[in-house]
Amino acid sequence: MELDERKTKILQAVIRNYLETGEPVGSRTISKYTDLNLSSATIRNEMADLEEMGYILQPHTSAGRIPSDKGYRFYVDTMMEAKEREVVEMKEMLLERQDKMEQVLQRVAKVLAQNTQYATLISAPKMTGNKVKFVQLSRVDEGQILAVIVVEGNVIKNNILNVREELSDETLLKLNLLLNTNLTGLSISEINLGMISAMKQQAGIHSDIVSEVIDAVADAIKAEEDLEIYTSGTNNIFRYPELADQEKASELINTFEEKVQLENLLNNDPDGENTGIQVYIGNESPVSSMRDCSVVTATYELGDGMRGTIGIVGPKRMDYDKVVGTLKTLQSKLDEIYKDHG
Amino acid sequence: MELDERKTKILQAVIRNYLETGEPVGSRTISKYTDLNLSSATIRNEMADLEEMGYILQPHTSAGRIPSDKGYRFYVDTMMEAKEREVVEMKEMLLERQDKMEQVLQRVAKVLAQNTQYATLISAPKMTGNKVKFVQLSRVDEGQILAVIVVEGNVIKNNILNVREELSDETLLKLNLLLNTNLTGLSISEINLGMISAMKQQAGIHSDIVSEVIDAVADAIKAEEDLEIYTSGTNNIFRYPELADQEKASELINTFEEKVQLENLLNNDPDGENTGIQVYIGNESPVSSMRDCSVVTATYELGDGMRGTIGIVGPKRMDYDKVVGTLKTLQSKLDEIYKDHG
DNA sequence: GATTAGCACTCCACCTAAATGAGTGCTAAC
DNA sequence: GTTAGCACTCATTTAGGTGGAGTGCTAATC
Repeated sequence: MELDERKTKILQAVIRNYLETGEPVGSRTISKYTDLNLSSATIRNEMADLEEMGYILQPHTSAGRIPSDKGYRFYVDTMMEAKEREVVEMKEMLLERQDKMEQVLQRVAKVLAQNTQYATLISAPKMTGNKVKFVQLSRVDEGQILAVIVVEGNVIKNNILNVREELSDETLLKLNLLLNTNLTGLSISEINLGMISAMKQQAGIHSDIVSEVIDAVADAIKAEEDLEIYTSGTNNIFRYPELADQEKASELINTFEEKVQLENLLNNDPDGENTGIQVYIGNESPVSSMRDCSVVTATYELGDGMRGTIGIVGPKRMDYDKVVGTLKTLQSKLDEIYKDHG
Repeated sequence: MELDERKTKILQAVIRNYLETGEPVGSRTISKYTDLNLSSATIRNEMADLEEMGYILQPHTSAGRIPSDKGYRFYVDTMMEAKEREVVEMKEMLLERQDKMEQVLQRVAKVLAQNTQYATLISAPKMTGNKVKFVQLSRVDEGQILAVIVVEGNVIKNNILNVREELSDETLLKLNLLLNTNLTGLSISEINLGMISAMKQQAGIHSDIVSEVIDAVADAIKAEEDLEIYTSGTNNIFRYPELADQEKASELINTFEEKVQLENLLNNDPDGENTGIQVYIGNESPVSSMRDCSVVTATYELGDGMRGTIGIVGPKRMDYDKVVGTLKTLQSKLDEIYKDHG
């Protein structure tokens, strides 16, 4: 069967209406509220076809139709194209300059949640590709060395190292030199075991303590930025009856709290394609607790290599247009902000 | 009317039973499951008295009784005294050494939530009373200075300062000396405007840039550690039907996510008294969304002056004994851990 | 006087039946 | 191809009915 123009229009009307009301939509409604000038009976015939083709379905006999995942997918893929949306006024909030990445991200998540009325999540940009800019060891106390590592993009890592033996000022100076010469300019992924053992060898004489320190520094650099995902607006799920029942809500909220599963969502981008915006409908999402949700994710980029992902989780009948629009705006805003004071 | 021993026993029985079942408890149940050997009729009379006195109440005529807030309060105050509880096995998890405060706290919250099946929150220890141990400025890039401040307890703060003019190595060295001499050993609260202007005066010649840097460092030190509250197990509220209905759940989850209100809970301790453990029943809590909950908080201390608060939020019929016991254990564990490698 | 058995009463929780109504599929007419 | 009409379906709502848990009161008993 062919999905002709009239069918398309009817499908569109069904989905639009369902997005608004969340209720199954019947033939009469469509007949009245479209400019097709068709009777409900005709619509019924068409709807029967659409159902057969898998775009819509009936929750039960004698109920109206609701879009199937396939229907949503069609809607998202074709009907939503290239509609540039109004620029959302989140600039001021974001532009209040904040130095800590963590706070910026948390705020973005929050603003986004308030703006869209959906649950949001955002992952901190991965710095794997980024280069070490500066390394420094300082003695802060007896037996305690502070290691500070600054990476491009001004991401700072610290670590307090406990050393058994005391290090002389001289040794410390040498170590600093050694670390900087060897590490500066390298991307974190380039710092591997071979490098480290080479450095240990160079350190030579001071062997023990030094290698201990180097190990610790290497650890600090490599230490996985454990699941830096920020979420907000989780309680928005209660706005949508289809997600708000106890079991689903509990599961979802747990997912958002645990964050582990969210990683799959955010690191799933087949990079670049489609301006980095992805839509997962229902079971398309890799997270099982979101089987009744839709998820829209967008990749953002700060300078080179620093990329993270923003996600919006809502009911399947989410306002795809608005969400995609908002995410696009946000992408460019983030870009601007970090270009201004990277 | 007097709250004699028999009434006390009956009240206790009513509360115990209700804690277990969550259902109103009737006279017959009490008559059967206590060693009082009284008929249900007698119990009924006593219960009528207890109701008149305000310790219990009926959800509706011809339902059993449930404890009132006053009843819970009585229970918590008197019946729960000095019961030392089994030591909970969270040691191993906690003892997996983690350097970042943030991670330790998040993990404590999580373990606690899993252990108790309630929602938990924990505030990072305030370091206001703590002394500056080490300050260092380093140049990481042109026009960018990294300021690292280490405070007692090895809490580290960094800040990247953007300076307009270039600082010479020499100036930087001098500044470091100046900052360290002036700031080391001072508690953060002692660093005030007067101090800062005095330092600026000392810096003298380099005036402009230097004072800019000093201001930034002062800012970094003072910068409020915005609401460092970690939460876990919020979805546990779905375990308790009396909290799980949509409106309440949504409100609660929002409170946990927003965190602002939680501060009132955690900073409410009339210090020291009662080993730092506080119980808020229903409306006793300063957070309105918790009117149907009970909250137990415990203050913990790491070394001197560093104190934070742990809280557990559950239904009014929470297992007060267990919660208080667990919190006590945790208090001492945290103490141990930070004594070992503070 | 305290305790208890008994009984009438209350009211929630649960069930069932009927009414409602939105929506469908089919058929016959246009 | 389109439409009006009608019988049919089925979730939802409403109303009535029943059972049971629990109470309060009273009168009998210890």
